[in-house]
Amino acid sequence: MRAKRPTSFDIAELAGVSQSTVSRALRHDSMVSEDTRLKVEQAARQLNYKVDVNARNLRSQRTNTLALLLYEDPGTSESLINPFFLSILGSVTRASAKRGYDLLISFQQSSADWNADYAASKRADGIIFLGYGDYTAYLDKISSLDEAGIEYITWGPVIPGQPGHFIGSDNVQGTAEAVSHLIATGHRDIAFLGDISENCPEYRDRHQGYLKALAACGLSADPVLRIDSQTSEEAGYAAAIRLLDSGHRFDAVVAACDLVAIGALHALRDRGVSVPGDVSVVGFDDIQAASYTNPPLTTVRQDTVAAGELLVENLLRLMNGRSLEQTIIPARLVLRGSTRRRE
Amino acid sequence: MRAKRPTSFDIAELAGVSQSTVSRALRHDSMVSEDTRLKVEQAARQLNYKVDVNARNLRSQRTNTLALLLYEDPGTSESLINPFFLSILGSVTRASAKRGYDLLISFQQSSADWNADYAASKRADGIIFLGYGDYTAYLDKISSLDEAGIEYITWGPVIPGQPGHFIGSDNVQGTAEAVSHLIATGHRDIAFLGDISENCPEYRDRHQGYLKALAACGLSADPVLRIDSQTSEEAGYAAAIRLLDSGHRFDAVVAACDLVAIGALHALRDRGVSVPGDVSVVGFDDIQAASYTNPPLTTVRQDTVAAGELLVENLLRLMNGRSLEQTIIPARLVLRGSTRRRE
DNA sequence: TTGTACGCGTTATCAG
DNA sequence: CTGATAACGCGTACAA
Repeated sequence: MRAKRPTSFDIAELAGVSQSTVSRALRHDSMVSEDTRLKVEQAARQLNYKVDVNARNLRSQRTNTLALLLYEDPGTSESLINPFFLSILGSVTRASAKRGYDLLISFQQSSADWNADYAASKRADGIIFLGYGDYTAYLDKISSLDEAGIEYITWGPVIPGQPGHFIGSDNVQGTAEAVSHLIATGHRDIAFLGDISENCPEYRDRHQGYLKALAACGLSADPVLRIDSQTSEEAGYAAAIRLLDSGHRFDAVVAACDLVAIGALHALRDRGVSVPGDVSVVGFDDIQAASYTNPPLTTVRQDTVAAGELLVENLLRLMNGRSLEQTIIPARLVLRGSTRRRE
Repeated sequence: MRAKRPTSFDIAELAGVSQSTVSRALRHDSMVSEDTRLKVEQAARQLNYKVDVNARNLRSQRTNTLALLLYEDPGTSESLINPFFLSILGSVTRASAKRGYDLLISFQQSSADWNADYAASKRADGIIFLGYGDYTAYLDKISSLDEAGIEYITWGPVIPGQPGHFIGSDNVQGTAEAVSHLIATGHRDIAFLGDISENCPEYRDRHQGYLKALAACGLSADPVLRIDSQTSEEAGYAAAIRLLDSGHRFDAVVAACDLVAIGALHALRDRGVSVPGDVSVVGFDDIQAASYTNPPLTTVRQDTVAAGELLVENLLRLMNGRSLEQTIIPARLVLRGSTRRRE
């Protein structure tokens, strides 16, 4: 037998004013005398009143809520989420809370999900896509959002002329920096592990950075040193094994992301190849585990705190009708034990 | 200039039926002829209609949403979240999506937050607390929830006679198993690193498991081998240093959680103590990084997938008015390289 | 500055 | 099985 939730009418009665006055007083912005405001607040406290957000949202046509949609690669194992995304998720949560927005989250298996049309069903005022999964599905999604006048922003590759608003790390520069460093420290046969198809534009950018750094030093990329790999430790392991089995010489491995790099690390060890003795290994992301591998992984760090802040900040800017500049977050090479100078 | 969102009236007109019929047809549960249902669905698709959840929630007085509140230790650094919690978070997200519930998340700095009264303001039908922060604040919180008739469930120590509904790992058994193993493999002077005050009942339980296992073998715990530590790598590092500086002999370290264990691992290495050569180290949680430390960390694994499933499952059970049995998830010792037999 | 009256888009109730 | 009608609780013109 629980008490009925108090409504604004209840507190209006208690405070001896009209319901509309209660509403105004509580929102703290409209014209209402200091005196009645205090009376209302007192009554509200007394009855432990909380506005019903559903009624408020229905009336005001906004929700004060952002949705964070995580699209996972189809290749990802069901149970595990790329820790890099979890890290951004944490940062986005903090950033939106700081600005007074609630955050709704959902992990979507790449296929479009009718249920989860967060904005269309007015669950959220804006959407943050963490990765966009299949590109064509993404295009569908955003065109329907555009029609509905819903704001959204996507974490991913920042490519000129892309539809939608993107924020992402400077994948080209990051990997280029890593590869330049490898070249400067005497490496010549540098392999690249990762999927560079249209499905993974970020990895494709990283590969471009790799090519660019090689070209800048007058080196050319040997295509046999480029091995496909999905985004998981197991896939990275398998890719490194394939590289080893190909029999081609290499003195460094650049992975599209840390999970792949860690898998490669294990494969090399299992095959008796010393890291960094025989081969240097570089990752991308700087997930927590990267500091703990043996040897610790040299990698390109993505700034997840900045990522969360910028995603939320810029989404709100869009929601306020303002325009967005291209935003690219610099990525920074972090040197650890998995790389060393070659003679 | 964006088109107006279609309402159920619009689709009623298009389908040539009444608005109430539309509502019924779309909800798929009430009595409505196959024939009109198809007409309605067709019209809905054509206009790209989505129900307005705010209107729906206001009318039906339920939100189909769960809230996940993460209370962080005050000691936690601002930017970093314990990866173990992120792991549960991922699992809860999946579990609630599977059951058709949206998930609202929020990280709260221990202090009570007026704004974030998720259930009271009808943002969510039920609440999952991930850790409960300060215990007295927790008691306040739940008593107000009880009054309001809102269901909630808490991840934490499962202690008989506790107010509220808890789900958690078997902390006593888990650590006891680890310590028994240490004893069976020849360890005698086993240190415990962690805060066992009222603030951390889970760590306190783990410490109980430690004492229990020692007692079962007729050993007594030397209080000088119990060192306080907050929940972070840095704190674990500092705690291990203090232990070393105390000059007391020890051949194993049991940490209250993996972060602390990893910190201890680093401290020992920095001081030239070999792990597992001189000292064995055991953690608790099995976060991803634990597999990658050097040496890999022996630890007690908490099953985060089961945790997420059980939290959601049992919360829904409560929401359906059913009762709950105590639920404790077994924790399992995972042997890795940071422990070894002593002669 | 305050009160009145109405509508936001559904779901629930009650007839037919 | 279907249609009319009344809420759900709040925000906001408009009038006082």
